[in-house]
Amino acid sequence: MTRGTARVAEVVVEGTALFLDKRFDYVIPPGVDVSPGARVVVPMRESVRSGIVWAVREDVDTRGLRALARVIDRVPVLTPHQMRMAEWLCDRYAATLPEAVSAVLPGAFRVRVRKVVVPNSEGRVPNDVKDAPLFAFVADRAPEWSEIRARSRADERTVRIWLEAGFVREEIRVDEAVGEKRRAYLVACAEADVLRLEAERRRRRARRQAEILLRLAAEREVPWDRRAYPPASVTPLVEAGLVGAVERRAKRESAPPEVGDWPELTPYQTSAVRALAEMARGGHGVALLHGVTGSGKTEVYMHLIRAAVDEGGQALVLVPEIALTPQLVQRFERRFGDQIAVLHSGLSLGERREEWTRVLEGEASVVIGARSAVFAPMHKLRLVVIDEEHEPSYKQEDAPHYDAREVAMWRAREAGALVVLGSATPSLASMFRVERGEARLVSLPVRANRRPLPPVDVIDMRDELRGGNRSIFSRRLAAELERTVSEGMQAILFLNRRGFAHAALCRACGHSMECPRCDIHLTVHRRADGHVLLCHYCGHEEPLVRRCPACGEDALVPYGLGTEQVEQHLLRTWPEMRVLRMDLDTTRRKGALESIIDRFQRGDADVLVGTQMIAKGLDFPRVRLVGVVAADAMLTLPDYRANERAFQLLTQVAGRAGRADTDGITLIQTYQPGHRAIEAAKSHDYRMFYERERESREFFRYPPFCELAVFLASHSEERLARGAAARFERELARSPSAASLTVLPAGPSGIRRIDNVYRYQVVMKYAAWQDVKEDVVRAYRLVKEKMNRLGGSAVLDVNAQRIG
DNA sequence: AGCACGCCGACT
DNA sequence: GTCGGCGTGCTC
Repeated sequence: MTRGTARVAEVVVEGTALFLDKRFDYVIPPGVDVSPGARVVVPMRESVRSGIVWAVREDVDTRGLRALARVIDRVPVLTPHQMRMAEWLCDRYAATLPEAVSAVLPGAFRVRVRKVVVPNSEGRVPNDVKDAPLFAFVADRAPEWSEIRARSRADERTVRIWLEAGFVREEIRVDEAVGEKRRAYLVACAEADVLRLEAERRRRRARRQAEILLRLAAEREVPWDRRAYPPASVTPLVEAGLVGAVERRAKRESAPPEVGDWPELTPYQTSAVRALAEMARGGHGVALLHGVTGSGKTEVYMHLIRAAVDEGGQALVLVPEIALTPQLVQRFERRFGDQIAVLHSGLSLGERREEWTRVLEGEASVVIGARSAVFAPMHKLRLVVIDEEHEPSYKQEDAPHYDAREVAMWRAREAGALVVLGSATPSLASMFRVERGEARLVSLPVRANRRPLPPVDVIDMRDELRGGNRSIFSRRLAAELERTVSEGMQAILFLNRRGFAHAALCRACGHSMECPRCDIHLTVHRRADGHVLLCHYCGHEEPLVRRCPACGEDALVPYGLGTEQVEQHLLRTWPEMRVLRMDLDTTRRKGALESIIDRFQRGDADVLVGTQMIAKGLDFPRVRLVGVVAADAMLTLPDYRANERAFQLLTQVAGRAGRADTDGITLIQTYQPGHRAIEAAKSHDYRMFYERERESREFFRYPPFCELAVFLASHSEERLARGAAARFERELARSPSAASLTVLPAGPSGIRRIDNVYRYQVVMKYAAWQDVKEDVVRAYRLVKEKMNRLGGSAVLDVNAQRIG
């Protein structure tokens, strides 16, 4: 080894294994330029992997270090801020560094790297080698070593000998998930009057050249269409130094915004904007914007965004599931035009990379997107809006298990930006923040149309049964439906359960049809040719027959309502009614959701039947009636947040009624009319609901009075999954943190088996993650390592939003 | 994850 | 004596 110092890159290497949770050191070859945040290819044992340079340092002693194999990016794809964000994810959610990187960097930037063997064009290859079938294989397949080994061990040995002899060589192949869209441009290299003068001189003998010069005199830069401007005309201009031809990322060509569409604010909106704008001027802060449904929160957001952008800042708007809110995106696009970047799962990889790059390069100043958009590469973040902040979709259910609300608050603190949490039904967590003085409450207590919230009436379905009505619609709901439709208005029927029926039950013996691979009953779905039983967890499907497999009686019947059945009942009772259904099954196809929303908005249907996706921020001005067909389905969830969820859903869905200049009404059908979530929704009393729910959470010590973490071990052998959970529990019990932790006994998860994999969990309660994380993570990694070897898996969900 | 190392039981 | 089982350690 030579003396002196060398530059060393600390690289986070891609992969899911636990051992990769650190930085690996590689020598940067002399003359190679690379900076933190850039993607590189590194050798690892026999193979190559991609990675991100995390830091660069000078080192005297580089013995034992290998060198970078290749640099992929000249310009880093991660900003320093994003890299700190990734480190914070590791700390907060027990993620590994590569996991955190994969969350922060979109899949569109992922590369596949491999080492292949190719013939060596430099070397002289003997004829007997050239003629060997193995050599032909190498020549036309450019195989990886594993492919050669798959032929035979002997072939691998042979090729290694060829490598030594220089007949073949190794080559690194880098395949981008998607290439950057590049395009050629012609740019002016002289002042406009010079160009016009030169054009005049060429007007006769070179008309094409003159044309190009005049266009560039006016526009300075144009996309180079080679058919309109052939190289024969361009080249002389380039050589004359008048025009430059460059190739770079294609700029999106989009229509400018239809500005001026800023409706007048109501007094409440005005004072909310004023209060929030003032907070924003003070730098970092957190505000909770509690606005009743239809109060015009979006309008408040847009004024704040405009203020942030006018001051040269950037704004980030998070929405629960952007695919469900095309209306909202359109509204933003109309106001902000191509300053907007939209990020969501419906985009192709190429589109996503394009949008991301526009943000990174500062071309877009407003980013709107779902959960993962919280990692967008903004440099001048001034404002973060989290719309419908109570929605559970902000929590990522798989590794790295982050909560976009928490990430947003961390980012905003770093950047000195304001966070606005908006909701008609704030989460207990956010309301509790207000209580502790960590957030400021701003309210919009009335609707923007100045009309009252729609009255909510609760219908006791037991009375209907006693009164001899066996239909799924109460007499009241039936009457209101008829009236609504006959008056040319629209109705929404809500039921939080897709499919035809919840289960198939035997009327003779009570047997319920179960999935053969999961511990869950099968759901009945309608098909063109009858009913089928479907598992919502593993996809198992079987025909629904009459004969009960347990007792042999012909007594199997669908039991418990689903949206398909509501649709069928509607059509049977009122054949002339035009009905649309919106649930996971009717919106799976790309564009189907937008189409249903459009059709309902245009008035192509009288009734919209749907699951919770109809409750999210949709604005249908002609909806007079909202009917909750069966509220009971959501009251009985086995989760400590069931009440909160039920109240939120009922309030949100009720809020779809009477949004324009008509009075609305909401009817809730239930067998438990006295339930507190229903009573609170009926009286539009968020405060009462909050106080009561807060009290029971405090009494039973649930969030926000503690935090939860869930360890989950999965294995196809039940004893191994159970054993792993038990081991984790024991490790915690004898750890120093035991006193700060409440560990609930290990046991089967809510669904003990999914797709023949058994799942056992351990739930932990604690006051502060910082105090317990070291021991919890140590126990977790210990058991996870073991589980991985045994062919199972283990995950840890920190700050879990649900248990089971 | 994927591979090499190494230490015990059934066999040519 | 050897072949091969899978527990353990390592990857810059």
